[in-house]
Amino acid sequence: MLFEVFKEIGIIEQLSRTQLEARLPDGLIAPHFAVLNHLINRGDGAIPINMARAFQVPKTSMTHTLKGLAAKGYVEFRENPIDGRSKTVWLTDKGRALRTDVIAGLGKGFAHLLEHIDAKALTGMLPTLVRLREVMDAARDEG
Amino acid sequence: MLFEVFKEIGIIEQLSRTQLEARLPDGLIAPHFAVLNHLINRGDGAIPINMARAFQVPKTSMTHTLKGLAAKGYVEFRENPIDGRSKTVWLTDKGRALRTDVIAGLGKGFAHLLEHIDAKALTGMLPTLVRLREVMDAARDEG
DNA sequence: CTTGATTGGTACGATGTCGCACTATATCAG
DNA sequence: CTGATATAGTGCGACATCGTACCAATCAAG
Repeated sequence: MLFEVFKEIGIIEQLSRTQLEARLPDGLIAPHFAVLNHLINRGDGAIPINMARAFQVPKTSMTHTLKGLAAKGYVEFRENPIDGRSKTVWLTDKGRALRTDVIAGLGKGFAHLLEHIDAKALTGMLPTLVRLREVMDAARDEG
Repeated sequence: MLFEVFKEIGIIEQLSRTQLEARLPDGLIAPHFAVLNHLINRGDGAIPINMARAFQVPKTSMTHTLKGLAAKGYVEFRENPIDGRSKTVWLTDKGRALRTDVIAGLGKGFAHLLEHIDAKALTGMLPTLVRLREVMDAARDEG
């Protein structure tokens, strides 16, 4: 039963990722969008290693993702005046515009979903999902 | 709000995949386990292209996954007496044993979860998750 | 200050995902 | 039966993920 929950979550993740990536330009994929979104939510000037930790990916993966975004002009690097080892990451106007457009596009997809599912049932899951994520996150540290 | 639901689902998928893969031997990863599980649930002798469709992955990816499982002795191929273009895939005893062991190991992880979350809240999400998956699946075909 | 340990970042290699192109077999139209 | 089309599978190349090793900057102990 619990097993089924994770199975469904895995499938939904795959489907939603596919939907998202269909709306992204060029060679951008989900992690690129996640970074743009993170920079909007948490503010510009983030440090790569902190984003790697937030996303729980290796720092090498974050380097690669940021390199892709920078090469296409969606973010830019500036030096970190506090710590010479690290950079800071800043959205460009192009990056902001893309994120806005994609969010708007996803809204249409959501509207379609809500024609077929009760919105309250969906958002009603949110507290349990958050709780589940928190517990799993804690268990990860414990071992 | 809906956006948050997908975000949490994405994180939970990542955490659960990491948990699963920590229990897999050798170079096996989540898709390998998914195949073993599928063969138990749906029965031996499946045809690769059908599994690719079931998992909604390209057939090249399924070829690669099956090659890995076969190389390590968890599945074996036999010819398809009905259709000379395709193979059939069969679990070995080793494959069955691995799947059993991993399921048992995951049970322990679930037990830990249930100490911190209400089981009813978790399984209560299942119908909505299934519905959500079905609607997204249908939307995929429509466009 | 000096020196050893720590930390942020990246190059590189191994492996995974997947689109394209190709082969072999099957199916369908006539 | 024959030729055109469709389908199952795989080799290959492009790109993603991530562990290891390494460099440069920082920090900590004395």
